[in-house]
Amino acid sequence: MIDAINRKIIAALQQNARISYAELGKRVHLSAPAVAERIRKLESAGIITGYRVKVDLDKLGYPILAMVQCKVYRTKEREFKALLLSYDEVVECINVTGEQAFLVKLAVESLSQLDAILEAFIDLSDTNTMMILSTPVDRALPETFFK
Amino acid sequence: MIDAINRKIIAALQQNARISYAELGKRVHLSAPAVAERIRKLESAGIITGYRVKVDLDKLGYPILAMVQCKVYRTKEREFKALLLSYDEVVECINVTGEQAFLVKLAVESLSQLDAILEAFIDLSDTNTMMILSTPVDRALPETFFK
DNA sequence: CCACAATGATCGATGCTATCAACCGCAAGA
DNA sequence: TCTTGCGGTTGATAGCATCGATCATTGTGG
Repeated sequence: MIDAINRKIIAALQQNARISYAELGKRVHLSAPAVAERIRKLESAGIITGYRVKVDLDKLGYPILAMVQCKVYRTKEREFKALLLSYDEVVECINVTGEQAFLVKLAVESLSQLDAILEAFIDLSDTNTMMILSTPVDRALPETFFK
Repeated sequence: MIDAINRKIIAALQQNARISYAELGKRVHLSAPAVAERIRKLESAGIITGYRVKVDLDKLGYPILAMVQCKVYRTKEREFKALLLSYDEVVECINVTGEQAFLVKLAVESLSQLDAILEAFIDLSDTNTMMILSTPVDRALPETFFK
């Protein structure tokens, strides 16, 4: 299923997910229907899970990105998860090993907005806030996949 | 530029970036060329920065995701950045405030592969490795943007 | 060894889609 | 008021997606 051609297809879609099947076909030396069928199978196998637009958060009015490490108090875990979901500014949240820890990425308009959110978190967890300065690498897949 | 219609367009592209202009037009009550023109402008303004396919890393042979917090030794910063870029398994890297710190997300095939990478990092930084158990939230944009 | 699915490709027809040009209406400014 | 520019519509056209028919290849059972 994951042969060299599908790797190339995924690589091309990684670079531009709105590319046409015809164009993809040219790149992998296959007809458009053949590519469409391969992609349909990748989707229904759950390998391709969607297509997303990438946007500039800064230009959309969210100049501040923060990563908050939350060590949730043992008894407050359920409550914490509910709180997380209630905040629209939570852009990403990953659950990691070690002391009920979550890494929460927040996109906010201002530091005061960040502060307000952290206030709410601090009742349920020990927080450690890091401001995100830059994102030197942002891939969806390891490069080895394409080799 | 960022009016209610463009918010809807971005929201729709967020859900499925391969949707047609005609379909987008139906949703925002505009003709296909009008939508195409709006998107063209969003792209050239750098607000829309691309379209990406989303994939299941597990199904592609990378069952292990780790987040490594690296406190880079003051004199080794340049060297560390070079090392990062040399590793294909680095899927994301964010530079955060506090003691030359980086958060590095790694996608690997096995724990031994992870170990090998950490070996290399440890010469240049204090590392704190967290295994990623789940990703309860993974949005590209705060929900407030759509309200 | 030969039939015979099953798979995965191509090709051709058809309806949709993107794209371009021409045109229109409205709002801001001279 | 005139005019200029912006953002929209419409219609034509070329290209694309999609479907069915067909064909080659491969692996399997008689």
